[in-house]
Amino acid sequence: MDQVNLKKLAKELNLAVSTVSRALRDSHEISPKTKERVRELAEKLGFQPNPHASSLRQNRSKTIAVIIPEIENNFFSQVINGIESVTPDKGYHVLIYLSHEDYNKERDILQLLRNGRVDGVMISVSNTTTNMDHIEAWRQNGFPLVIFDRTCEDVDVPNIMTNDAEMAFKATEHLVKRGCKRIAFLGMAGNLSISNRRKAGYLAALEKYRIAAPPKVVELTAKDYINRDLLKQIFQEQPRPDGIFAAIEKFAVNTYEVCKELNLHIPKDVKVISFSNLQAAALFDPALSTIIQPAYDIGREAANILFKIIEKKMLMPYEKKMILPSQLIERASTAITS
Amino acid sequence: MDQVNLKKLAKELNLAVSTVSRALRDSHEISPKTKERVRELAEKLGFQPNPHASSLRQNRSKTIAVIIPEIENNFFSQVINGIESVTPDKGYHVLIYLSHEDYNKERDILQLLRNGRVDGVMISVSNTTTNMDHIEAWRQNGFPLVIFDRTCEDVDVPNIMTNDAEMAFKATEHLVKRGCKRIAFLGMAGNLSISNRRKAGYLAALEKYRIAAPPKVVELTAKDYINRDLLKQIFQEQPRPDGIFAAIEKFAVNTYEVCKELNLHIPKDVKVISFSNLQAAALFDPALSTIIQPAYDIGREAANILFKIIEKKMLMPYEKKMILPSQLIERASTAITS
DNA sequence: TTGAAAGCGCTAACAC
DNA sequence: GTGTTAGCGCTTTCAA
Repeated sequence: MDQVNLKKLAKELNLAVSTVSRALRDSHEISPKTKERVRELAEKLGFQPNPHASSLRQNRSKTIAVIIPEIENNFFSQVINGIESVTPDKGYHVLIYLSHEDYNKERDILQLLRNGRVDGVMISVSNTTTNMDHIEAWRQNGFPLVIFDRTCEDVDVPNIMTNDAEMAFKATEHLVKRGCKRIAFLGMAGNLSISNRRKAGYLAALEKYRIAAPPKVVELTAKDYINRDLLKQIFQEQPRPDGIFAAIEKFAVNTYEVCKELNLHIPKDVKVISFSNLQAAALFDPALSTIIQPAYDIGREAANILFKIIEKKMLMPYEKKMILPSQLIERASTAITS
Repeated sequence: MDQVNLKKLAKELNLAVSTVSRALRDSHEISPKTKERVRELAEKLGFQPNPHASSLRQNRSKTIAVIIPEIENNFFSQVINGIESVTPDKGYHVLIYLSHEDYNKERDILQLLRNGRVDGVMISVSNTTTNMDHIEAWRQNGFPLVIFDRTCEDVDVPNIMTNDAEMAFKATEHLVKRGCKRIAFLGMAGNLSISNRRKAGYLAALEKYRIAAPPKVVELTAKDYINRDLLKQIFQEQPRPDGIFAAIEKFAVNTYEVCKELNLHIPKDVKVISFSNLQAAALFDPALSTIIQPAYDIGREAANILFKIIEKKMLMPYEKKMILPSQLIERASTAITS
């Protein structure tokens, strides 16, 4: 199968290649008649311009990359959906890369893309990323880049995230008001700014409400998600927590599993609230109280901002650090029991 | 920031561009010494070859496209994960496109890609796709293409799917053996082969077990997922179903919601089983019996087969129609109640 | 073992 | 309003 190209169209129409090119791009210097003829034949032959040739020539790929730690996660799926809500209209294509929570992979992917394959990158960093040099290198090269959700404050790149600290405060406060005296925080190990923000909100709430029990910050890794021994241990200590604030959906799921195993009743023995974008949280036994992040909006806004950067438009101050609020939904897992 | 290119390397090393190119591609006709020198400088300057130039020249993009109906769906996320498990090692990049269950979008995306942007396509068709002309056109052009999950039998393209009919039979049989007398099938409207296979399995089981009540096939659309009136109606008819086999996860979730609303108890009043890849199904109230599809494996195998086609290797007969078995997990939603 | 040169398909600067 | 031409950065003959 031979591709139709400009040359073929030009020959068929007895025109110069450049004329055909201009006609198809609706240049004002081409006569309506010619445009019509060109478009007709292009349509008939199903002509599609070769993207590599134009990318090479124009030094612009019409492609962006999205780098995320994992994809089997409602939050990131929804983000991609949000991104995809703007890309087709812009004539852009979306490449997906997974870092699998591995700093080295993340750095290599970013390195791999430093050659014009994409016009810009959207990234949510892995939880093993402590060093922002790879991001900084991109920024210094003037490559368009935005960070979302798992951001890093100490680098001068647009951030799109949610009000983590505030919602963590509210979640903890919610547990306090439901009578919890010993509230544990389940976060992700690593130096993620997102974990730190959520932890800070948790600690602030404990302090405000003058909770007697010392804060209990538990930082779990991907391994602890599979092997739940560490989590189990927490519930076997005395006194055991009567409230769990999970900063990560997975750990809420784990908490449910462990509680079932240990015959601890939610919400009677322990109340649970979690950051989660799981649609089905309402169907859990018991229904899980959640803080829902505006994942779709985060994706959409992050993409819009990236396009502004690509198009060299000035960013509004609020676009350099955009905070989209989450929503707390109370359900049975934090209900008061008599 | 100026990109480093072959020309710059060549100049710096006092070599011809072609020599540098060959050295970097480890050609046997370049002396070890030269290779070493070239590699050293390339490393030092962080040289990355311009992908558009090589794609243009070699007529090969090192990129594949994945076209799926939606991404906020565990099954498809897992498929992408499976695909990504093979692409980086092959040096390939992955473009994601969403058809949003819209045939026209699907056709346009496929049309858009007929220009060398990608070396191959993996597709799971939308539920509004009844016409396979767009797929057929690709095949006839000799473009590498594989279809997964939502396949179409009537087109000569490699298919990767699960044993839908068999598992639908087993799911229905499972309900029968748990005492259900009036089993309804909830499927997706449209002419999807996958729905048809699952429906066929359902009907076969009813026939085998000589169920007196007539089959009840309910075909729902995306609208019915949002507005659950149609589903509610089914439970308000007399006699109402005492067993639900949902061919789509979403409709199982809807069933739970509607049952809660109507005060119908699962599994006492109605038992429910569903195709679903939701990790959290075990935490539902009650835990949902599921048929889990090997989504990750489907993605990985489909990608492997696509690469064989791209590399013009012969396919084994079983690779032209690969069926990866699903797994039925019994949980409380189909338990016998006394 | 290395170099020179053509050319992939497109766009854009410069004629006319 | 249309044509001619150069060149994007790379790979690949062909020549030396």
